[in-house]
Amino acid sequence: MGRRLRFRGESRHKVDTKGRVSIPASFRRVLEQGDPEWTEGLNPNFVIVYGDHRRKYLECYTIQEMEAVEDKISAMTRGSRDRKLLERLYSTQSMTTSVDETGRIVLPAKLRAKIGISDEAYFASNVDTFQIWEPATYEAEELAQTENYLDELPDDFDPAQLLDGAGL
Amino acid sequence: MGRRLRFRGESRHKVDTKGRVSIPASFRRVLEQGDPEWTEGLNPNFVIVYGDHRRKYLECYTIQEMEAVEDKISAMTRGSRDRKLLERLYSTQSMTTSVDETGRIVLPAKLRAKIGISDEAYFASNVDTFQIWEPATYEAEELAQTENYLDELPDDFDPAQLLDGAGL
DNA sequence: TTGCCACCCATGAATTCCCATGGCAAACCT
DNA sequence: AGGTTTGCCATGGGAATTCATGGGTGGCAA
Repeated sequence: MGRRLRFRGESRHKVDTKGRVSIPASFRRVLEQGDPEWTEGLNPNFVIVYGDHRRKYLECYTIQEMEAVEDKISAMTRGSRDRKLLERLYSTQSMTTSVDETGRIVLPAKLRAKIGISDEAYFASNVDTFQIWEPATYEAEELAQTENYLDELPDDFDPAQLLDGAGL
Repeated sequence: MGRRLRFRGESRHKVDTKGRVSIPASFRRVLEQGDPEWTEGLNPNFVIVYGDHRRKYLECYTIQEMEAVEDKISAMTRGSRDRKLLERLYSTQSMTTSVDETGRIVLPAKLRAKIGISDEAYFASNVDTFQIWEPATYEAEELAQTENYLDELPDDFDPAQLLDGAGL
């Protein structure tokens, strides 16, 4: 199998009155590659995992990536507590959608309400998935998290060290 | 697999009104070798990691090098603190770009503003990545840093010793 | 019967592509 | 050695394409 394309970057897009948002063009390329059904000229499908009520963002998986997750769940003992939890989070509380001709998707009113999006959506890549946030929530939540964490680390600590397992 | 090319050297280049800058020709050769998609006649792609607000320069990775980083992140536990931090720093706060026919890239206005570049960019090799700085910032920041560390070391200390693990 | 959603058409702005020029340096000739 | 040719390199400007976004219409389902 070939190399896997990865999501990279961040950007903000307008959400119109009908709930439509443009998917960043570079993300579309990854969604295309990650959809086994996709061929030149078609519009890619992908999966939005919205999860339980406490999750404040939408996590988006390529078909391929989602199937990998599903395979893991499939391999777990049917009926186990853990499996049930994951089934709900990743299967029940998710939906398949497809990018339209002009590169947009429709965020159903329900999802918009859930993550509190009004007129703009913030897209953040996460290596093999990407997330959709209400911009203000992202700033508050995610940035603060990072700041706190970085503040705990020594001044001269370069996060690159984490890549090679240099924990605290 | 063959030897891996390395970035070497430094140089300054004009940034034009559209934000275009020439990549030093010798760096291009390395970017080409580091892009699995590249073949003679094509233009290489690469990744710019700009990181959080406190980072004053852009760090540029070959595709190969970047994928190695992403593989490491991908292998970490999804949702862990360390992983989230790295995802933000390396994935969210990064972008893929490609060298054009004439050896240039476009630095988006946002990135130029971030590192305070106006009409010239300073390129500094870093073995397997290279950095882009506003020249003045580089002088001030980076030089001072190195000086400080060197000053801490004994007068007769030759940094070459560090190569063989002679830490402090 | 009122939203909600799938499809169609439209457009300004941003980005990429294409063509053009001056400089510098190594190779070449005489 | 001196001048000349040749080729890559850095830089500029405008055209062409893609991208993000807006609006209308009709079906459909609660």
